[in-house]
Amino acid sequence: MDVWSESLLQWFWKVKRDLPWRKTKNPYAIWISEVMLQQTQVKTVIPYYLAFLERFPTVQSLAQAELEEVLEMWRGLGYYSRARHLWEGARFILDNSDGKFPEHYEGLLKIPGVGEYTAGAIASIAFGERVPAIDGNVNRVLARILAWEEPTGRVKSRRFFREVLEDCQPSDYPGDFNQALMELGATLCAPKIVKCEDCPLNRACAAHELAQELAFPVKQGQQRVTESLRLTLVLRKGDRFLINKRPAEGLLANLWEFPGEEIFQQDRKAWAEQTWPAAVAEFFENAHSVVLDTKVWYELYQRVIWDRVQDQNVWYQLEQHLKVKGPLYHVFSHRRWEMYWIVLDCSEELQPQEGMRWVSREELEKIAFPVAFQKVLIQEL
DNA sequence: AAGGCGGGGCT
DNA sequence: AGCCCAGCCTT
Repeated sequence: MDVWSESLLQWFWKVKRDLPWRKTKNPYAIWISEVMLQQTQVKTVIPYYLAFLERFPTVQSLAQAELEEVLEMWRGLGYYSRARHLWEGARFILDNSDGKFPEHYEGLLKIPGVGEYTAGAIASIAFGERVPAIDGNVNRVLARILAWEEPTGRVKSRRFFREVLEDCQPSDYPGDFNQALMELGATLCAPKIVKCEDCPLNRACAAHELAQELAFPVKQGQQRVTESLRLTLVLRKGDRFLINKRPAEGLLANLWEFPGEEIFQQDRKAWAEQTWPAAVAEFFENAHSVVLDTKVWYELYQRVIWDRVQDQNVWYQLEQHLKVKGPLYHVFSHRRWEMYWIVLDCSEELQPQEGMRWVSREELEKIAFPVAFQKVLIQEL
């Protein structure tokens, strides 16, 4: 339970819509409403819910009805297996527990047609059990709050979302908490329209921070291609180039590169404010002012090359004629580099720096030097 | 992991 | 007219 859960609950209690199934704690009625609400909008469900409960007010009455009659009440709602499951479920409850409604998540899960979501909704709303109820709304809200880069249907996403909710679901109002998340997804955090200014979680929301609310949740097969700037230093000393060994993990792990840094477009500004001096940060508002700024390249040089012997020489070269090459684009499966580079002529040998070496063009052909950097090399030969 | 299930809303 | 939405069950 954290401060956000509290804000969320307060918001929910203030704005929640007055819906028929919110007037009851009867697990049977909640069950009917939850099943009807699967893939079906609130507005459509209301008249069906009222008529259904009128005709079948109890588990017993539903279990004893003919399937034909249940289907008739369902006519027009769609997904008719839901109606059949409901009827089978009622019979299941009568057969297995003598008409007593299961009171816990695990028991509810055994009812035909009741999956993780519906079991969680009934358990938390009707019985106050502290279990999540993750439907499409909740998935969308969480994907945005976390700026989650994978489709919500993945096993990994589902496991992680459950962990997150385990941490913040309050034990005193678990049902209202679940409903609050769903209400948020239905009213303020809709698929195509967001009203972040009214959202109680806006300051905790990573997608909002990035101004990328609608980019989440990512869809299957629409794996995010992360756009980034790749700034590269081509240091030459005669016929030799300075190369650097990349980290053992991540993109192009353990391969060689021309030294430089990757700047993610998505969070360019936030990154700049944290990483670079404030005076430079303003230039990150626009990618092209970044790559054309002498100070940016000088900062980059100082960050990447530890040896300070040539600072003056480098600054002189940059100030006299900053010649930025590029853009040159390179596409990986999940990332796209917009590459810019500068060439610096080094008069003096740099102190050997861990992971870096001077190599000739012939040597470059024999080592693991990724295509992206070969493209740069070719332009310089 | 992917497909089928039915309507309604949005473009 | 055609795409998107999305729990549960089945394969």
